[in-house]
Formats: sequence, C-alpha cells, structure tokens
Amino acid sequence: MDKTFDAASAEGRIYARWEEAGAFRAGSGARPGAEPFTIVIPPPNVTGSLHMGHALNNTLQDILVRWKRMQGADVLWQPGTDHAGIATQMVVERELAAAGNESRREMGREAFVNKVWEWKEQSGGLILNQLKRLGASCDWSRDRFTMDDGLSAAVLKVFVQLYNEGLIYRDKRLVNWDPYFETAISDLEVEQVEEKGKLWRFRYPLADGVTYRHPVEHDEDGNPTAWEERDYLVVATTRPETYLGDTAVAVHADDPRYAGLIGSECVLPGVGRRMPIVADEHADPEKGTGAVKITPAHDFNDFQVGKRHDLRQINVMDAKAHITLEGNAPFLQGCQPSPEIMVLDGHDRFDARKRIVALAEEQGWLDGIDEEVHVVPHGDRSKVPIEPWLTDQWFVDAPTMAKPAIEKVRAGETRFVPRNWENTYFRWMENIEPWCISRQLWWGHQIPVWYDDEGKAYCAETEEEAAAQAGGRALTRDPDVLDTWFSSALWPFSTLGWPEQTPELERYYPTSVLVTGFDIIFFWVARMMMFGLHFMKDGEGRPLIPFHDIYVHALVRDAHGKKMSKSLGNVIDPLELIEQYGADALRFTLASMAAMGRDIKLSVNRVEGYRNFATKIWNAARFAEMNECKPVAGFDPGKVEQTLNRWIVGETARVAAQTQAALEGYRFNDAANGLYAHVWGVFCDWYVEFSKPLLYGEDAGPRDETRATMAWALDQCLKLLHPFMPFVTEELWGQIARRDTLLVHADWPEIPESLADRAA
RNA sequence: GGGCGGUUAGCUCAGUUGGUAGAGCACAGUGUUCACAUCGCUGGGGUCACUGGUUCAAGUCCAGUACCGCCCACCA
Repeated sequence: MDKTFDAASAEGRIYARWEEAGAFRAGSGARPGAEPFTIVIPPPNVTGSLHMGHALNNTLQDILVRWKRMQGADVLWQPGTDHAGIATQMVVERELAAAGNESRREMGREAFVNKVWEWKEQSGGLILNQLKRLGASCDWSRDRFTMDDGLSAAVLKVFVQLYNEGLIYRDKRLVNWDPYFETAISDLEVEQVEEKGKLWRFRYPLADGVTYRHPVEHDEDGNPTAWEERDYLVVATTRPETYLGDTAVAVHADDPRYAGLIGSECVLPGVGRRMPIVADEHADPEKGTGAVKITPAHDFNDFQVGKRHDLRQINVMDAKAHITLEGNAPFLQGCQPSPEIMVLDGHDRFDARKRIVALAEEQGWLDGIDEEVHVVPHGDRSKVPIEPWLTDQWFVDAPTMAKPAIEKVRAGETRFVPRNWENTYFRWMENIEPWCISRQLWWGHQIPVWYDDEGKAYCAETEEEAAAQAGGRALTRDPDVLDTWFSSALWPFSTLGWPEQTPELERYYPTSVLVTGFDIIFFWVARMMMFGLHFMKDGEGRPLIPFHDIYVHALVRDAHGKKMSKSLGNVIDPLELIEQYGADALRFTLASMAAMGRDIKLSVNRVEGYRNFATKIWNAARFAEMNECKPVAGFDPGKVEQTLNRWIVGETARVAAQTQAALEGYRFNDAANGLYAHVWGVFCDWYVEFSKPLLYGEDAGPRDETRATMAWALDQCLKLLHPFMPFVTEELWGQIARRDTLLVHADWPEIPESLADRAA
C-alpha cells in the first residue's frame, strides 16, 4: 500500500465503479420489504456551478442517503436541475451581449429562447458533474429538468386546474415592477436596502383661496403657541418624481392642524390638477408633515388609500420607469401642465426627480430638504430600485392554499428540524399575500391562457382546447411566463412522474426528508407544501404532505459573514478544495460544522485537518494490512477474550450506537466528531499501539484473535465513516482484503448494545 | 417597527435532560530504522459578553443589559 491516499487520481475511478454497479439506482441493495427512503434534491440552476452552499446541502443529503442505503432501505435520491427563469435569462443575455450579438429584443422571442436552450445544452451538465465530484450518489438515470416535457405537462395541468378552481386569477393591481428586466416580480424577490436619502417637502397651494392657521411654535408640552396663515399645504416625499401622479393629499382626521381642511382641495404645482384633501388613517401625524401626498398608481399604501376614497390612479411611468406624459390621457385629464413639466416626458425616473426638485426650488414650492435613512426596495437580481406599477398580472390565491399547509405542520405531520423554523414558517404563512406568478420574460413556462379580440381569457392545456372553448374566435396566447418557483413547487411529485400515476410516485411519495437552507423556506418549501397538499391525495382522498421532515441547515458564509452569492462575487470554489484536499476532506469538514442554527464560516485549515484524518485512517489500514489483519468469516465480536480486544469491541459498539443516534437526530456534527475521536483518539492512538505486543508476540492464539479483531474493528470504522468519506473508505475496503465487493453495498454496523459495556 | 440567532483558548468552532471547561488549527519544546512528519509525545493558553435570580451545583435554566448578525415590514 502507498503511504497516503491519492484522492485526485482515485475519486473518479471509484465513482465510475459505483455507477457501473448501479449502486445509486433507486432501490439498489434494498432488503426485501424495505421501507422507502426518498430525498428530492433542491434543484440547482441548470446553468449554475457548484458553490459552497451546494456542497454543504448535497453532502448532508448524500450522508443520509448512503447511510440509509447501507441500512437496506429502498432509497431514491432524485436529482435534477431548475431552469431558473430570470437568473438564466440574465446570464444568457449578458453572454450574448459580451459576444457582440444582437439583443434579446432585436433577435426576437423564438430565436432568443433557442439560444437559451443551446446554452442549457452546453452548460447544463456542468453542475451535475460537479455534484459527482463531491460524491453525490443520486440516481442519475432519473435526472429531470423543470422544463422537460413531463414537468412542463405537470405545470400545465396544475395551472389549468387551479384556474378552474379559482385559485389562480388575473388581477389589475400594484405589483413590484423591475424596470431593469421589465417584469413583475414577487414580494419575495424584493430586497429592502437601507440607503441614505432625502426627504423633500413640497408646498401644494390650496384651491379656491382657502387658507388655514399652521402652528409654528410650541411650548414644552407640545402645545402650539404661535401660528402662521398659510395658503398652501406642505407634504413630504422621498420620491418627488411620483408627484406627477398625485391625486389627493391625506391627513389624519384627528390631526388638529389639518382638520379644517378636510374636504377642501389643493392644486398640484406645475400640473394644475385639483386634488381633494381626504381624511385617512394612513396619514400619520408623527411622520413627515402629517399631510401625505397620495399617488395611487405608484405606491402600495397610496393604492389602498386610493381605493378607500375612490381616487384616480394615474400612471406616469412606462416599463423602463421613464416618465410618460405626452398622450397620457389620464395624466392630462382636467389639467394643463406647464411646458417645464411636459419636458420631463421620456426622462428616467431619477433624472426626473432631480429636475422636479430643481423646478420646485426655482418656482418657490420647495419647502425644504431633510436628510434621512430609509429602506428602498430593490430587485434581488437586477439590484435596481423596484417600481410599484399598476399592471395586469396572474396571482395564486396563496392565503387559501396556505391554510392546509399550516395545519399539517401544526399537527406535526411535517416537522422542521430544528423545530424553531416552524415559527418562521407559521408567521409568514399566516400573513401571506397573493403570489404574483406572471413574469414578462421569455425563458420559462408560458402561461396557458389565450385571449380573443375582446380580451376574454380561455385557459387550457393546449391551444386546440382553448380554441374549442372560444368557439373558433381568433386567439392570442398570453406572452408571459411563470415564476420559476411555480414549477419548483411541484418538484416532489412532478419528478416522480405526476400527472402520470407512476409506480415511483406510488412508492416514493411522500418523500422522507427535505434538506435545504433557510433562505428558501418561503420561496420553495412553503410553496411545495401548498401545492403538494393540494394535488397529492392518498387512496381516500386525504391530502398527502410532500415530506415528513424538513432539515434546515445553516448557510455557508464568507469571511465577513455575508451570504455567498454569484452577484456579490464572494464565492469560495469547493472544487478547488476538492482538488487540493479531496472530496472526503471537504465533506467531512462540512458535516462536522453542520451544527444546527449557526452559520458556517469555512476555514481551509480545517479541510486540511480532515485530509490528514483521511491519511490517518489510511495508515491505520496500512498497519493492519502489514500485520496480516484480515477479516475472518464468521468472526463474532462477542466472543473475543483478550482484554484489549474486548475493549475495542466495546468502543466500536459505543461509537456505532452514537453515530446511529446522531444521524437519526440529524446531528451531523456529532456523528462526524464522534467518529473522528474514535478513529484517531481510540483506534489509532490506543488500540493500534497496544496491539503491537500481541501482534508481534509468539503466542498464536492472542495474535490471531487480535488480527481478526483489528480487521473487524477497522471494517466497522470504514462502514461508519463511509457516508461521510465515501472515497477513501471505499478504496480501503477493496485494498485491505482484496475484496471485490463494494463498501457502498455493505451493511451498516448493527452491533449489540450489550457489547458497549466492555468499553470500560 | 416586529421576529430570530450569536457572544466559550490567539483563530474557526463544539458543548441535547444543570454535575470538576473541549476539538482542530496556530504556538513552544521534543522525537524520525519500529502504520502514519499530511505523524507521534509533552506543554502554555479561557473570571464560558455583562448583571441579577433559581439550585447543593449554572457555559448549560430564568429575567434583564450591551454589542454583532440575519430575516420580515407600506420608500411621506
């Protein structure tokens, strides 16, 4: 044997042997009558590449899956990739631009989508191969893609059924609009970013010569002591550009300053629009000036206020968030904007902001400017401020669908590990808003709805069915695609063949455990719960949960504790660590740090340390081999007589029980650390050392017993370590006794607990 | 504004029913014919953030404080 394990050259060879043996196929090695054990992989972005988060996530899944497989369970680890609509479209657009191609809009929808498919074919296998480098033992023969034919059929069926049930509907309301990608996005795709900003105060003249007395000085108790006569109202805003769409000013009914003005009107400076002064609880006397301008078409609060007071909704921006005034009938209705205002037409919103503030100053209606820190919503992909925009979009009735999903977790049918994530889940699900699922993108599942000339919608799985419904009227398909997470929500059953009633669906659903990071509990886990419960039923029509356990692991963060992300460019490449230290070392590091509820800041030192651990056990095996310690058929650990051997049998029984218990409780770090301490601190430091007199001794009885015991104890170590360090253990399993069996198929140690007493 | 988590050795972190503080790395010394120098042996190093409480006993339970981080929240 060599002195060290050459991971770089061995890993590929070992992985190929596993695949040739079909070791990862669903049900491979299952005992007769075995229970199913199913995990669906959180599908990585098809054009992505492996980052630390994937490495952690898939290492933990692989540990569970290999462990269960050795126990003889009927294991399926279902792999696949996600089309990741907005992310992939962004990447491909960027690539096309970099290569000097015409833009997406120039080449047109069909040509662009073909380009994305080309891109997918070209780079789509990359991440799967990287998962193999990590040692992931998925059933690759069952690889799926969210846009393959079967999964697309599932999406269609789900959409049509939910539409017919009224759980998907079209609505004109304010949505989060991303002006960079020119698409709506869901609430979850909005990031609140704290920014230093300004609060501008504008003076809106009161109409019809109305004036009021505004308090300007106060005593210690806050009672006004001096007033001034004003013929204008001061409103504060962080977004001057939206003032063009103002249709009211709101004050609080109980605010003594403005009570007398309720029912009067004011005039929008430069625009000339007359606007009512309304009383609304949204107006907070403590904030700003207590009088708030209302822009129903460009602010979520104002939208609600507008509904309560039946205010006009005037949209003053286009899809790029450029000001649009020329020919904007609602804007022009009933007013005559000045030329200085009309010149803003076509300007970017932030450019318009500057010009409006300058104009206000020039014309004397700028009351003042305050510095302020406030949170500004940004698109999580585009990183530009999102614009609340009034459009027609498709929505899922999430509040209705959330109810059973909440119930099942409350009832304990689905259990979060650690448990405290359940509170996070409940809080979000109980306050869930309708889910905006339509995206004005090209890459994704196109919405199965067609419209006739009058705009009437026909929802069907095929154009033919829609045409039949329409009675021959000319139809146009809705151009939008679905949010990527819509197809992800079906993942636990669509990958098993639904809507076909496949044997796999029957056998492997509900899945056993979902292993995921907490960052996608809302995006993904919650929606799988909702959709799974709605579409999957048992024989008696009762809803079936998508998974029994949800193991939520920490995020691997960078040195500053920041979330690693492609866009931040702070990604540590796990493949570099694999190349340098071996996949086993990286896996063991991640497992040993996967304590619950804490972020992982990865230390390369530690990876090196566990590479050394692999070397350590390698050399222990080498020692065993040099001393002719070979497994003895029919060896009974309960019958050894030497004190030393009785002791190591006990220690081995103890660590086996400890590892088993840790894995059952998803305590990966306990399992890993316990094995490390046993192999290095017990087996190598003590057992190997004290075995030397016996192994080198003349007395054949004790010597042979020690040889057999050492071989047995080492075998147990290899088995217990295999889920964590599959490559080095597999290699040793073959080398030690020139075995032609694979460790991946070996039985998990079940050592009588009574033997553990001997450890004393 | 609401919620959650963290604060233990120089660094990265364990520490599940409360019972004399742990690991790896780093550091100091030392050892290579004897499985392993990707190693062995020896050693230094912590008032377990702070305050108070419960208890025979608190890193561990309770209350509060201070920093740090994350998530959620309608940008006057």
